[in-house]
Amino acid sequence: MAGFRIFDLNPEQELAVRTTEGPLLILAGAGSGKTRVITMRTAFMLSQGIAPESILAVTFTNKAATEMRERLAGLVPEEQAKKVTMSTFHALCVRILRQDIEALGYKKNFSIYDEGDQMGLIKKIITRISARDEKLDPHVAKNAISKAKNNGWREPQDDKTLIGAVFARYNAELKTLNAVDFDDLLLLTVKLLNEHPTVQERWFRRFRYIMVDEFQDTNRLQLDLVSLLAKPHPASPEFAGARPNVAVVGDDDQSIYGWRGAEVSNILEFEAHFPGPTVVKLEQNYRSTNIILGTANSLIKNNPRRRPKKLWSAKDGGEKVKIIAMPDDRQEAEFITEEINARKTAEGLKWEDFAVLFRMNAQSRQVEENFRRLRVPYRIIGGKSFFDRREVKDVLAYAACLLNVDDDVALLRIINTPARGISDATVEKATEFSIRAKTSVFKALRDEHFLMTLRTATRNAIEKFAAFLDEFETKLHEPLSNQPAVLRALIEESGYLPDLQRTCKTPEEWMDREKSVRDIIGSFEAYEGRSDKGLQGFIDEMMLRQDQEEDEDEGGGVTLITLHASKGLEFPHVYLMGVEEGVLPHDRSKLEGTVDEERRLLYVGITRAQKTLALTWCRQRAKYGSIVPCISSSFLKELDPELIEHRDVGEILNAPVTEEKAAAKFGAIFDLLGKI
DNA sequence: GGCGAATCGTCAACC
DNA sequence: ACGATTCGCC
Repeated sequence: MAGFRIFDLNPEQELAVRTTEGPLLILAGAGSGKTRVITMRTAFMLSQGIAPESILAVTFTNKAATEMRERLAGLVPEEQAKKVTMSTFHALCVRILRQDIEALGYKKNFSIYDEGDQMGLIKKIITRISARDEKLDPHVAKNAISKAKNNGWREPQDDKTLIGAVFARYNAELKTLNAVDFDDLLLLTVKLLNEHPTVQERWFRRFRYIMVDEFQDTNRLQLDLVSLLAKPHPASPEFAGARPNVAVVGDDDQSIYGWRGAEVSNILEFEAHFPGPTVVKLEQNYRSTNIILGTANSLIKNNPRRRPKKLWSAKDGGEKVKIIAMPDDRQEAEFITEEINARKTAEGLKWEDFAVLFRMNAQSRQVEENFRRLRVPYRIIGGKSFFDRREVKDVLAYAACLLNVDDDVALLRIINTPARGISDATVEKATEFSIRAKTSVFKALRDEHFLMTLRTATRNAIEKFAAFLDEFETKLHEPLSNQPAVLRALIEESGYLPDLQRTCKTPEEWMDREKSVRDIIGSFEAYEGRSDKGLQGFIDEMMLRQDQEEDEDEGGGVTLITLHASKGLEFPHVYLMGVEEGVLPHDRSKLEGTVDEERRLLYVGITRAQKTLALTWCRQRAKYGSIVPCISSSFLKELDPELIEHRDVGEILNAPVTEEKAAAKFGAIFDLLGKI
């Protein structure tokens, strides 16, 4: 590795790369080459002889982690790149907990509950314990629980209130089920490292060099976790006085996760947590034209409480930013998709050069439909579409049952899917019994006392089902078992597929759903090829990957993405839709007093664009099925008018067809013909 | 105990 | 406008 050289870095970037020891704070403006600095720094550390196993890079999204891993693979031998740990906070926690959670009284095969599972459990608890006239919105309860956990509380403040009682009960039941929710992943890891010095010391020794990306988005627990991993245990003489090797990268202007508990103070007061850091400011933007950057700057300067910075770009010229008024959301989607289709040909671009950004996932639907109609390839990032599908959840629930029979949520999902003679009434009885006996539903199904209360037919059905699960559980855990084959056989023999087919209304729907069942087993096979963590590891990855799962066309296509998920990415040509009062800033942000964060969100969107940027808004929009009038976002008034060009599509549609437009249309047709 | 039809509530963002 | 839930009927 002696041959590694640092190339093409500006002096600030180089300082960041070369500072490997002690705390390091990198204030990286949008597009300032942050990912490049992180990967280069990692490569540099390796060239200095630092062991790859001792390097940990934490990001927020799987996407960012993957990109970083790929970029590093381009700089150093694959052997080394593979040994560096690059993961999201949550994935890191799963890894730590899978190894050491027994110290907290859980079993290692704990299940991870996503928001859907969480909601199901909360709803059940609310109906179970609330008095008949008391009403508690499960959403409210869920948010309160999440907030409490993120603040590091473990016990309810008082369980006299209904919400406190629900919280206490929820936590108790999760533990009985040997399950943890997303917030627990962080909370329990922090608890584990805090309360068990030997465990802490092992992980501290393991990761001697830590990097955290998007540090402005860390919450209190995440900061605690970083501190616990980076700082030696006070009772450890060996490392007494050692400075933590912690490098954090972030930009307060891109802090957009306040709603998730992110505390900008973590980055603004970094010095308080890690004294005496080297501070590096990256202010040269390599991504966008000065027009786009100027537009972004004119917006963000309206925010109070920022770290002063002066972002600049060497890229002059380029097109003005377009603000386009649309009659309604339907035509907005049509306009964007057709213009992308036309520009691809007219300007000789690739589909991957374009991205459509939006505030809410729901906005993507009409765009998708139009792209499908035009046969334009696209990929949706985020949006839980794949993972949210009934059949995917069902298959994963079957798998989860094999791994943890006490996982009630998974068990109840599939206990009578397909119908196998275990009715809702029976399930209800089993659940009641399990609560009284403080055990899981599966154990209740195996309990003699419980079975005696049932009719023979029901009892037989239960015994058959339990034996069925046992059989596959045994097969799964046999040494050298082919786990994907076991999963396939489980689904096959459960009779799930014919039942799924029966519930499909059209042959297309059946083909589609059957394909996603095949896809998920296929991804497990692929996973087995690259990992040795088996079904457990695969399920973990699926649970933590609400994002992506790209559709088969690996070529990519136009990117459809939420503003939140777009952070860290860049595209030559960006369309940002729905820039209306009520959408961006979102209505709720006004009630909550978080309009500044919405402004940062728009700032993030604008700074994704390299060459051209169009912002669209609609005069009316369909909401909940009915049409409501809209006005343009107040943020648009803050943008520097010198850099903006206004258009109104109402006028364009009525205007005669220009030669250029006709040419573009022809171009699109030729393009289509060329494909056939 | 299972199934289809009406009705209800939802659309803020992520791991 | 859509998907989940509930209700009523077989």
